[in-house]
Amino acid sequence: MDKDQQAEQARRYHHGNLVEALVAATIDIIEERGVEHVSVREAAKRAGVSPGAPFRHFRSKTALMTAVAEQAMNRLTEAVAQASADAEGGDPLAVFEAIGHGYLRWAMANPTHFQIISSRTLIDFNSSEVLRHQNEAIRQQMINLLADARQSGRIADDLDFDQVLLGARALVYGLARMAIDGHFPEWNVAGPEAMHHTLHLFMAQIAQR
Amino acid sequence: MDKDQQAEQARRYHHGNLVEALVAATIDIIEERGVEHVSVREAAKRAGVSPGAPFRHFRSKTALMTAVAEQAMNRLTEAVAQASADAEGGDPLAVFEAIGHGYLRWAMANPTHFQIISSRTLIDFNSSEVLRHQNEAIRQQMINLLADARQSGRIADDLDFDQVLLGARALVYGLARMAIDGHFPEWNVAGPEAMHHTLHLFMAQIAQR
DNA sequence: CTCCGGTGTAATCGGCGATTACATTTTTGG
DNA sequence: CCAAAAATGTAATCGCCGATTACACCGGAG
Repeated sequence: MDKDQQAEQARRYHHGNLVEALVAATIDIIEERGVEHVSVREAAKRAGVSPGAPFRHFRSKTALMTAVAEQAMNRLTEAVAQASADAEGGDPLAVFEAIGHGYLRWAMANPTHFQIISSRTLIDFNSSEVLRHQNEAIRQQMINLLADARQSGRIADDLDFDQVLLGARALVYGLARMAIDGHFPEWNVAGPEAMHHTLHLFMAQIAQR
Repeated sequence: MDKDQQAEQARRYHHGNLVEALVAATIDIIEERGVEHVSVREAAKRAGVSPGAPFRHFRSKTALMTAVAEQAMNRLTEAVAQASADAEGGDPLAVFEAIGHGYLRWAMANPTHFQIISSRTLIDFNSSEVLRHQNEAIRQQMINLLADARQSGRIADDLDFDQVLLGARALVYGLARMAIDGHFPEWNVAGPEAMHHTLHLFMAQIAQR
């Protein structure tokens, strides 16, 4: 029976999968009360474990947050890969744009994960191989796509490569952060479509005419 | 003598200008140790006052942070007005762009203030008349300038007004946040000039050709 | 079956936001 | 001019937090 299993679970001295449970609990806390209300104690309580237990698995609160960030980065990588795969066969610039749309869709669907990844103060970004490598992989993919687009003459000749890259990145990041930071109400942005239209406008301006 | 005055100051029961001192102390803390390490106690200590004293002037920590945000918003308004005044006489689109550059310059020169203003979780943005009104004033100025530009035929006809507005805003905001969030090292952004070049590129793309 | 490494508990520390009762100073009105 | 009131700061306290330590418990390798 479920009840017996639950009682059994509660009686067990060892949790069994505390690491995952703590990460999940942390996500829940952020979604319910915001990232600033995360506490290791609260996460421990939700995992049904004593306040000190988490420190067997995470050296510090920052280490726990970093684990959450790594889960987030894994999912972002997956989302970007999916968007990229869906656009396969299109020209490089179309795939490039598709990644941007995928990034935005993912950020809107997972605001908590996005928030943790984008901040470099809550977590020690550089101390994590996962975070650095996956982040760099996505960045390189964008660079390669844009380089391909330029080589095949799909980008207007008078545009500087680095500026186009930085512009596209800043636009997508700015849109996502405006949404997460709660700026959309004051800017009368109706829905997610507005973001995608704006990104498409930018890409159309970049393309060779 | 200064020493006597200082001793006199230290001996005084009433601080004299605790509100300002607390706001200044809070800014110092953020600059030294980051926004997440702000504590009312620390601010009180730096102002040379007991831990409970600040609560005579600020109902909560959030209220203190809101006061800091209002100071920041005042300065941003001033910076935008200055940038706008400097570009007076140029066509509306040039003034529009100048505001963007002014916004970026201000954010880079006052990262602490920018960070507080842009977050809507650390402060209760809507509870402050100052924050809402000044923010809306800047927004309206941008809308008006862009409307003027469109009316005088300086914007390409096939572009949607709202998308251009949102795009410009998101680009500037994204650039500022990438800088503050520490994304520039990984994107190999050399200096502040890169941001300004990228913004200028966007504006050039928008302009009627 | 018995160690022993891994895991969770209990107790503790200093710091925090916040509230309260109290002390002191400044202001003000008769 | 001076006492009462308003304003401002202090001290003590509460519950929660991150983090550390000593101890208890479990479960698998020998």
